[in-house]
Amino acid sequence: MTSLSASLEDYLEVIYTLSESDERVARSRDISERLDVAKSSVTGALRQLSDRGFVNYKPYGYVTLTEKGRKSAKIVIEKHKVLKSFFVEILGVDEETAEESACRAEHSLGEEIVSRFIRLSDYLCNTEIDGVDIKALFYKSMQKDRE
Amino acid sequence: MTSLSASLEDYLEVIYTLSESDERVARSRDISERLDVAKSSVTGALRQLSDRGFVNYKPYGYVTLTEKGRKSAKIVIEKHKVLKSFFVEILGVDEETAEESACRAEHSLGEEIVSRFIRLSDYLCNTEIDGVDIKALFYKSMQKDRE
DNA sequence: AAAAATAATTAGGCTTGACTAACAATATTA
DNA sequence: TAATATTGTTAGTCAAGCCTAATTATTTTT
Repeated sequence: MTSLSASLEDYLEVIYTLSESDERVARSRDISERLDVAKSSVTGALRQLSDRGFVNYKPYGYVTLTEKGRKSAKIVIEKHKVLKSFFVEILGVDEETAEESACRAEHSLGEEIVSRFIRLSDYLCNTEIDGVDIKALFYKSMQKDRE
Repeated sequence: MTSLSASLEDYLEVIYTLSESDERVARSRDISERLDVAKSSVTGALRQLSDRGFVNYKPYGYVTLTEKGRKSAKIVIEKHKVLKSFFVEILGVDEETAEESACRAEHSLGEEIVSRFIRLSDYLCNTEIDGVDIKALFYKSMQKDRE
């Protein structure tokens, strides 16, 4: 059970998101659009994901995630969310940079590290010094440095 | 001036390290050994790095970094160091996981984010509550959760 | 239901980054 | 210095992921 490449994880992520959308189903066309990739590349990726049991896929049919696929997709999406919000909320990075960085880092950091980011984030938001949370204090100290 | 691939950054990193070592020079053999890659792969990578002005390289000669190469290598190595130490010191991850994660994340996080990791780390180590630094308090709170 | 439009697949290529095996250059040592 | 060992390069292959162009399915429209 070798792990997925960054590229295949991206496909899973998009398929999951599309499956949660109004249409409840992911079409090849939409995946191609979201990932800004040729439709033929999607076909190739779907075949791989299907061979490895992450998606249900028959040529010309709709694409759905298997239980295994859904599980993997959820993990990647969770990592993305956590990292992005850490970058924005704690590090004070702008949205766009945070988004791009999260997109890349989500494939290189394991679940353990990501879960510790959550804890740290929670800790910084919930621990107060003189009635102000640490996150805010750190944020201020960064602002100061800018001057 | 397109940016280097993760793989080429790894080569630069190793060349820099070898150049700083006793020998003061990076040989193809050593690079191959450090990266656990075939010697022929090293030749290919060196040609690319040379074409793009990162290393001085003539077949059968020693390899040295150009100013440009040294600069890039330093940045990657700094990122590695910062990330690893954040993972170990702040997040409390074990050495090995931290090392592996840093190796991968160093290629996906930009200088801005990395510099903010430094600041956060400094802040957590230097700000005290009742005479104990925040880092230590966070560390304790994590231990507690384990029980 | 036939024609036109849209969507998906196949076929064939390119690039990156690795590999092995064979060969060439350089170093070492007897 | 000649033989051997080591190191480096070339040549050719492979897999992953992407591409375009051509083809095949499916849907929509008339």
